[in-house]
Order: sequence, then C-alpha cells, then structure tokens
Amino acid sequence: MLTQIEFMPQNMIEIAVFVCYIVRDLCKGLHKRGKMMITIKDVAQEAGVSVATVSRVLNKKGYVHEETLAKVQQAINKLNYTPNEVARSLFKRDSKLVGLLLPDITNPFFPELARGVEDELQQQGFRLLFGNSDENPEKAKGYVDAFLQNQVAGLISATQTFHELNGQSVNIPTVALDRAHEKPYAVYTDSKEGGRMAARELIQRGSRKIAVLKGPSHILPVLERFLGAVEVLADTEADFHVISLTSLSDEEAGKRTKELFSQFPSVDGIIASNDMTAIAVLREAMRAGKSVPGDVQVIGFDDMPLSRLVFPALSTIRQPAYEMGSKAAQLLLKLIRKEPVTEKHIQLPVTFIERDTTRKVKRDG
Amino acid sequence: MLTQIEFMPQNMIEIAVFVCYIVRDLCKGLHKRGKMMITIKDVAQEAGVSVATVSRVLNKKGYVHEETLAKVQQAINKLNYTPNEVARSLFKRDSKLVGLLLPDITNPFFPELARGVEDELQQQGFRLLFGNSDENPEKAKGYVDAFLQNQVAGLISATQTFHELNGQSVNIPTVALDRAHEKPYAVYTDSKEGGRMAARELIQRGSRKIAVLKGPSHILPVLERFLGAVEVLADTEADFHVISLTSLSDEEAGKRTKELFSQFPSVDGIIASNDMTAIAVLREAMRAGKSVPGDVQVIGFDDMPLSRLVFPALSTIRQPAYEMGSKAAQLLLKLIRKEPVTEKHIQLPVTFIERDTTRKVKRDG
DNA sequence: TTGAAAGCGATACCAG
DNA sequence: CTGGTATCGCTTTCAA
Repeated sequence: MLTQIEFMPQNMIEIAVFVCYIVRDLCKGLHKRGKMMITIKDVAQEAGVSVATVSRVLNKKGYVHEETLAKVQQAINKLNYTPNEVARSLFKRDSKLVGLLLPDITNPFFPELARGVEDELQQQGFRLLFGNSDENPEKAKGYVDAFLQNQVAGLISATQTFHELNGQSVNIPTVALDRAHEKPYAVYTDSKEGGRMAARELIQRGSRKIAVLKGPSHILPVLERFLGAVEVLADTEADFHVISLTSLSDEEAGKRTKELFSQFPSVDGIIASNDMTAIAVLREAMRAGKSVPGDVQVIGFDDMPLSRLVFPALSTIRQPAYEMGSKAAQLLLKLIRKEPVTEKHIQLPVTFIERDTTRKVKRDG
Repeated sequence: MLTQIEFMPQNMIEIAVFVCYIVRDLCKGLHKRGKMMITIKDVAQEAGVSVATVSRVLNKKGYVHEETLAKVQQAINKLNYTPNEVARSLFKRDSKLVGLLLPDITNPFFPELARGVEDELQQQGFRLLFGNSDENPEKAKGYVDAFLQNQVAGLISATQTFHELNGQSVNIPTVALDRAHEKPYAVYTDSKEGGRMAARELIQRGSRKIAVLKGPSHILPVLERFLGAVEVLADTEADFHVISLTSLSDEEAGKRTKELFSQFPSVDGIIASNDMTAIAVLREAMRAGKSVPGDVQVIGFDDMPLSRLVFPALSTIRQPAYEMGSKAAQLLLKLIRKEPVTEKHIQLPVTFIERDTTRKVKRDG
C-alpha cells in the first residue's frame, strides 16, 4: 500500500502512472490470494502466544501451561483452524499419504482389496493416493514418481511391473501384494495350493475329463494356480486339456469355452482362471444346454462378491481380498512407524467355497 | 560443525563433554536425515546457476538463455531430479491432487466411474486422493477436511451427505455426481426417465402384474428411478406391487423376492432397484423354477460389467458410469483452470440394454 | 538474462 | 514453560 502520496498528478499520463503504482502496490505480495486460509500465525495472534506454543499444543509435544493450552484451544476453535498438512509434510519430509498402485480397479477382485487398505489406513489417519497401472510399466513409473513427489509415507503395490522400478531409489516403506519372495515385504495367498485345491475338489467330485483355462502366464498368481492344478491333475488318471487364454477377458473365455464344448463335448469339469472367466464358462455351458454341475462342474478362483449371486452359484477358491488389503495396510503402517515386524511375508490361506457348480461330495465311509 | 577447537581435553570428563559437543554439532539441523533427496539447490549447483534459474526452466517461465537451459537440463538429467510437489503446493497454495469421495468402491457401480475420473485426471497430470464415505456424514467430513488440508485443487463427490458440509467453506472447485440442481456443478443421468423406460419396456413386452423393488428413498437417483417407473405404471391398466427395500443388499433383495413369489406367484415382471438386486431376483426366479423371461421378465438398472455375464444375461437400464466419471473430471479440470464452462450441469442419457431377461418385442405393424 | 532474497505454513531447536 | 528463529524445497518479485 502506498504509505505516502509523493506527488499530485497533473495530467492524464501522470494519473495513469499514479493508478498503475497504486494497483501494483495493492497487489504486492499477493500473487495468489484467492482463498485466504487460517494459519498457525492467526491462531497465535488470537491466543496472544507465539507460533511455537501453538505448534506445541497441536502436536502435544513439550510443556505447555494449562491456561495457555486453554487459550490456544479456544483460539483454534474460534478460528476453526486446521493445520496445513502440506507445510507439515514439507518440513517433516513425509506425509500422511500412502500410495496404492493397482492394475485396474475395474477388475472385480480389486475393489474389496482397495477397501481393505483404505479402511485400515483411514482409521490410522492416513489417506490414499490411488492409481491404476494397467500393468503398463510407463504408467506404473509415472504413478510411483508422482507418489514420491508427494512424499507419501509408504507404498502398496499390486502390480507386476512395480518391482522393476523398485530397484530405483524407492527407499520408502513398500509392501507388495504378489507372491514375491524377492521383495522385502509382501502379502499374498497361496495360489499354487489354491490351484491344487481346485483340481482336487473336482476330481473328488467325479470329474474325469477336465479342462483347465490357463490365464496369461506373466501374471504370477495366475500362473501359480495353474501350475498347482496341473500338479494334482498329472497325478491322477484323469484326462485333462489345457486352454491358453491370452487375457482374462470374459469374451475370450466365452469364445474358447464354446469351442471347447464343440471339440470335446464330453468334458465334465472346468477349472477356470478366475471367477470372471468361470462365469463366462458357466454361461456358455447353459447356452450349450449342459446341466451344471450334472454334466459339467465348474470352479472359479477369487470369490468375487458377485460369484455367489449367479445361478447356479459359483463354487470357487476364495482369496480373502479385503483381508489382504487390510493386512498389507497394517504391515505398511508398522513399517512407517518403524515398529518391529515379525512377519515380512504374510501368506493368507485360500479356501474352497462350495456352492452349486460342483457336485455334492459323497461322504466316504 | 565445530569450526575451532577451543580447548584440549585433559581428562575423561572433559573428553566426554567434548564428544557430546561434536555429536551435537554434527546433528545440528538434521532432525530428519533418513533419506536424502535431490533438491533444486543441487541442480543449481551442478549446473553452476542459481535456483531461480533452475526454477525458470522447470516452469518454462521467464527468459532463460539457450545455453543455460541446456546446462540446467543436463544437470537435471544427470542428477535424476524431480521437483518436490509438496514444496510447490505450499507456495502455490494448491496442488496437482484431486479428491474423490465415493460411497463405497465395493459397490460394483463405482469402479468404472472411478476409472473414468482417474483416466481423465491422470492424462492431465493430476492424481487422485480417494475415500469411501459409506454415506456417513462424519466420515465424509473427515475426508473433505483431509482433502482440504492437503490442498487438493478440486473435489469430486458422489456421496449424498456431501453437500451438507459443502455449506462450510469448501471454496475450491467441486463437482457433484448426483442429480442435484441445488449444486453449482454436477454430472448425472436422467434417473427418472430411466425408471420410466424400465416400466415401458416391461409393459411393451407383455408384463401385466409387475413388482417394483423400491430402494432406500434417501438415495436420490434410486428414488427418482422408482418414481419414474411408477409414473408410467400408474398410467396403464397393469397391476403393480411395490416392495420397499431398506438397503440395496442382495440378501434383502433375495429374501423379499422369495416372499414375493410365494405371495404373488402370478407376478410376471420385476423392476429391480439396480443390477445387483436384479441379479438376486434372477437367482430366486431360477430357484423357484420360473422361466425368465417366459414366466417373469426382470429388468435392472446400472448395467454393471457383470450384468451381461449372468445367465440369462440381464436386460437393464444403462447408466454410463465410466463416462460420468470422465465428464466429471473434465468439468472439474475446466473449473480448476478457470476455463469458461458452458454446461454447469451435465446430464447423460440412460439407455435400455436389451438382453435375455426381457422378451423380444413383437414388431408392431 | 540472471541471482539474491522474501516468503508459503509448520516444526524444532535453543536461549531465556 | 515460552518465544525467536532457522529450516523444509520451491516460486516469484526486484534489482542488477
């Protein structure tokens, strides 16, 4: 603000200049003054103390006199002040943010997982920065960079492509959501055992001509569950046929299943890559006029929320998605707080969920 | 660092004191030195210029000499420097973050929507801060506060409870994902017309004893679609029966449908609250041995990805979830950039997706 | 075209 | 117990 008027404008030009000065001075130091925000300074002023003191009460650190504390809290309430997390983060070199990298939230397996992560973090005062990588390394890197630039306190990643850039300098707490022994911290399910389980259950329930839908092998847990199934199948006298899918899309699964039924009409058991493909299989079976589980049994993998809703309700190998998320979050939180962790790798069990696409087993004995 | 050694220690105590001083001085100003990060200063030093200059090339603002520019860029590459978004945000009083508040990502309608938002933002260099409100005002408020404290550049909310706290001082760009005329900016579908559409299609295809599943009326679009359906139904000579659900859970829908079939076995058309409930209905119909669409037609609302996978594939009124998300993000981005917006309210059309739970219409004429 | 310096809001040291 | 102040990494005047 002009503090003194140094001259009286005499003509238009001088007036213009004068106005310019006023405007300039008015704008000084206010390069961005859209929204005013209440700062710790305002609180200090209101309470008649220093910012240091306000900071102390904010963080409940150091000594503050009872009365002072009351004054400060009053000021805080009166002004409706909330501390600026950004300023905090800048100074502390970390934040209350956690980055979550998923292949694709649109894949029905992930929402539950994300929810598990989110619930756990939310309870502990952390927030989620979230991205879909589409298993695209570029995108994944973009997100990790962005997370790092925002000084997230930790990272949870369910993408395959993630650990490749992990080698970089991601030296913040990180937990992976794959089976991944090479990674320092991870939460996963026993996919191979899941595969075995699926095969066993089908065999036990009488299937002898089994088709296995092999998902894209570059997705580790998908490969493992396939391997598990084959391991068991190879050990029986059952015939089996492997169908290699290039994606987990339901179109492809549907199409290939149709072919399967016309090529091998006698197939009496199908182990799908996951629930999504299992449902596609189911649909083709119905279309082909097969009775499920009478003519052909079908078993999925994942146990997405909708699997129990289809008709017939899908039997499947359940991965506890929500729990995986929440365990991962718990682990991460421990790492962030530098609390001791006993289990660096957490393996959650898979379970067979018996519904209506498999036959009821006859009690032996 | 001790710059001068003022005395020579003579005995153990003095040595101890001496060591203490050294340690203290070494630690000075290094309250948190876990991970070193490369700052603009390092780049400046490496390039032999000032930080101001580096900042200029970073932001492509102001004049920078060709050669200087080259030097700086080299330094940046050499050091693999990325600017700290937090520091940036602090100064600029906003960030490259956008807050997304959803009722529950686990509800199959939302992942697609979230993906739409995310894709759009990601392309424009923005990142997503994300929370589930469960339509709980406390939680919603918690998230909005957190978003604000992190200086998000904008907010997208699909929760009912959101606008209540909107009255507060949320003076950053915000777009709502409900039909909400009271809100300044919103993206939504024409739910009422959707409801009408559902009723019309069922009537046109011959249903005369129709049951309408009314979802919880506090969810606006759910209420509207119900109202739309009733509006059409009331205008025909068809009987109809309303079932009030207290939630959109499939258990409740299933249970109530079961009751319905035993109470009114002659019901020949069901308008569900959404696809989730429609699938529950479908399942009960199959269980009850009804043929769909022969005995009873079923129509859903939403068109979730799985709806076409169930058997019989679900006929439904489609809401373009992905598009809603991406439109909302586009609108928000415009607001953030203070670009002119022509449409403050964007209404997206709903469409009838004819699949196999409704009868094929006989061409009239 | 460049650099020095003043912040952005909060924290933590140190001296009182 | 409290206040002054340097600092976090970056942007933006302003003067050179």
